Amino acid sequence: MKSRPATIRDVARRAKVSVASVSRALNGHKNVRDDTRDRVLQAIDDLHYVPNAAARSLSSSQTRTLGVVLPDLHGEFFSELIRGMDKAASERGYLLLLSTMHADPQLAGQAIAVMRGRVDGLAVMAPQLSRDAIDRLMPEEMPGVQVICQPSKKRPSFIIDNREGAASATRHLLAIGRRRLAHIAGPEGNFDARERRQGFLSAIAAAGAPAPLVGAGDFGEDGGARIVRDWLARGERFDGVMAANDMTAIGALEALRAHGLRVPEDVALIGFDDIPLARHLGLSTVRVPVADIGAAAVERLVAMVTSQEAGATPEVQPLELVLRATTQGRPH
Amino acid sequence: MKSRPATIRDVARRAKVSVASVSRALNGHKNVRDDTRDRVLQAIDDLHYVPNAAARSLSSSQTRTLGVVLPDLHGEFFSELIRGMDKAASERGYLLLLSTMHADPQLAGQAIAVMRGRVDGLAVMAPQLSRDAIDRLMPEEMPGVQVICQPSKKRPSFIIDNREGAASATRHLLAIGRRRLAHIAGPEGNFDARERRQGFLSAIAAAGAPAPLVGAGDFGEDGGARIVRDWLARGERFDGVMAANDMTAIGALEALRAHGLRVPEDVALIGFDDIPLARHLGLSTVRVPVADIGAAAVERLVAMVTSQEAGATPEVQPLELVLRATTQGRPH
DNA sequence: AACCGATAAGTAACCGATTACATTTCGGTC
DNA sequence: GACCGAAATGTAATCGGTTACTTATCGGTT
Repeated sequence: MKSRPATIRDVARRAKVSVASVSRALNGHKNVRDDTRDRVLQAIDDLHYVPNAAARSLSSSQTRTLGVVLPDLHGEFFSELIRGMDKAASERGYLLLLSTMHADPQLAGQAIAVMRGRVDGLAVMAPQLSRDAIDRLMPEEMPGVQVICQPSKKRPSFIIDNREGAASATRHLLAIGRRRLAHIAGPEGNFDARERRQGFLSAIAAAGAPAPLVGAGDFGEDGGARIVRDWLARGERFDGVMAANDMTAIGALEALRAHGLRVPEDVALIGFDDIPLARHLGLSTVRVPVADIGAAAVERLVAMVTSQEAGATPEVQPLELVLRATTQGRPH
Repeated sequence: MKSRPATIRDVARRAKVSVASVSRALNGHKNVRDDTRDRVLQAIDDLHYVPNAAARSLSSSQTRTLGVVLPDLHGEFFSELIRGMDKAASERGYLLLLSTMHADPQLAGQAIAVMRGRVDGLAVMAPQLSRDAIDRLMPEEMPGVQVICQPSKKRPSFIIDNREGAASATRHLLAIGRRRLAHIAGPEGNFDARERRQGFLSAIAAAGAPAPLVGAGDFGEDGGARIVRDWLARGERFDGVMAANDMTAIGALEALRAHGLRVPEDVALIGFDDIPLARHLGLSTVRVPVADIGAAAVERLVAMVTSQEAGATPEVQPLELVLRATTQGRPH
C-alpha cells in the first residue's frame, strides 16, 4: 500500500483552498488569514505532506543546497573542514552536496559541472589547480567561494598566510638553537605547499642560517617517513625539521625514532595544520583553524546567494604557533 | 553580460531538431540517427549546455543523489565513513547529500524530511535511536539502508558484531593475565555502546572473573579521562580496562599516565573502532572497517534505487582484534 | 445601505526536463 | 514507383511547485 506522496494539490483539496494559498501559507507570506493558515497546516499534517524539492527548485530556481568540491576526503583536515561548513550551512537552512575531485583538472571540471542546477553556490578547495584553471572551471553565473587555495580575483577566497606561518615555525626552530634545518615540502603542484616552502626558505635567509635540506614529500605520512629515511641513509646532518603539514611531520617523527634519534633532543620537529592527531602526539605545529575557515566560507557563500553581494577580497584567517613536545627540549 | 543558461529548447533550436530528440540524444536512447546526435552534441557544446538537474528530477523523479544522515561529524570515525560512502557513490555516478542529526529525535525527523525529493535513497546512521523510532522516521516509499545501529526488520542494515568484538577484547585482557577488569561504557542511549557493554560482561561471566568496575562514559576523550580519574581518586584497583571506543580509551590512557601508572605494565588498555589515531598511539583495539561499511551500504543502496530490490538481512562486517603496545607487556 | 481601499484567495502560466503518442521519413521489396 | 513495416522525429502533456494577475471578501466610513 505504498501510496504516492501527497502533493500541494492534495493539500489544497483537503484544506478547501487553492494551491496558491497553500504555497503562501507554507512560505510564510503575510497575506494569509490565520484560520486559512491553520486549515492548511492541519491538512499538511494529516497527509504528511512534504514539498517536493525538485519542483520547488525548478520554479523558484533555488535549491537551498550548497556544493562542496574537495580534492579528497582523507584525514582529519577534511573532516574538520566539512564539519565547519556543515555547521554554518545547517544553521542557515542549507544542505551540503559533496563531491570529490581527484587531482585531474579534467575530472575537476566534471565534478563542478554535475553540480549545476543542484546547488545555489559552490565552495571549492583546489590547492592543486592554478588560479586561472579554477576561474575557467567555475560557472560564471553561480556564486562561489574558494577555500585554502590560490586566492581568486573574481571570488572571495578564504585563505591562510602560509608564508608567515611557515616562517614563524622556522624562526621557532632557529630560536631554540637549531641551525641545520631541513624542510619536507608538499606535493609539487600544490599551492599551499609551495607557499610554505617559500616561507621556510625566506626565514632561513633572513636569519642567515646555513643552507637547508629540502625534500619533496606528498602531504602524506609515508612521504614524510621516506624523505627522512633517505636523508639518514645518505648521512645528512640536521637538528630541526619543518614539515609541510602534520601528516608529513608524523611520518618523519616515526622515521626519526625508528632510526634511534630522539625528538626533540637530537632533532626538533614542527608540522603545519594542527590536526587533532598533533595534540595527541605532542607535535609542535602551526594551528590552522580549519573548521572556522569552512564555516566562514559557507557563511559568506550564503550571503552571496541570498543577496547577490559580490566582493573578492581574500579573507585571511590568523594562524597560531602551537608549541608541544617535539620542540620543547634543549639540543644535546 | 551574464546570460541565462541555455535550456534544452535553445539546444533544439540551434540543432534544428525537437526537444525530444535532444533529450533522447542526451540520454543515450538508441533510436536517434548518428548525424542528428552529432548535430545535437555540437549544439550542446556551442551553447555550453548543462541539463537543469531540478527539471530532470521533477520529470523523471530521479535525482542521482543519495542522502546521508549522521549523528554528528566529529572525529575520524565519521570522516572514514563518509570517505567510503563517497567512493562507492561517485563510482556509480551518485552524489552525496549530507545532513547531521543532532541527537534529538525531533530534529532527526527534520533532517530526514528535508531530504524528501532531493535524494533517491537514504543511508542513516542513528545509534541513539531505537529500531522503532527509525522505522517511524524513514519515509516508506524511499529506499533506505541503515549503518551501524540497531538492525531494522524492514531495511538492509550494515552492522558489526559489537558483542563478539567486545568479548574478544575482554578475553584478550584475561588472556594476558589481567583479572580485575574495568569497562568504560558509552552513552546510555547508544545501541552500540549497550551491546559492547553486554559483550564485556558476558566475557567476564564466562571466564568466571571477579565482578568488574563499570563506568558510564560518553564516547569522548574527556568522558574516558573523567571516569578513570574518579576510579583512581576512590582508590579502586584494576589492571585492565576495556573502553567502549577508541576516543574513550585515549582519554583513559592520558588519565592513567597523568596519575603515574604505566600502560600496559600497571594497567592494560584496549579500545574499539581502530581509528587512525589508535595506531599512532599504540592503542590495542578492535578494528571496525568503517570505510568498507560505508562503501557496502552505499553499494547496496544504489542497487535498491536502480532495481527496486528489497531484502532486509543485516550484513555483518567482520571485526578484527588489533594488538598494540597498550596490551603488549607483562603484568608487574 | 452603499461604497471604498486593503487584504485574502483563486486561476493559470511558467520553470525545464522526460516521454507517450502521433506523425514523418527511411530502406527495402515487388 | 508504389507500398510496407520499422526507425526517426515531432508534438504536447506531465511532473509539483511559485507567483503574476484577477477576482472575491473584508472592515470601516459616511
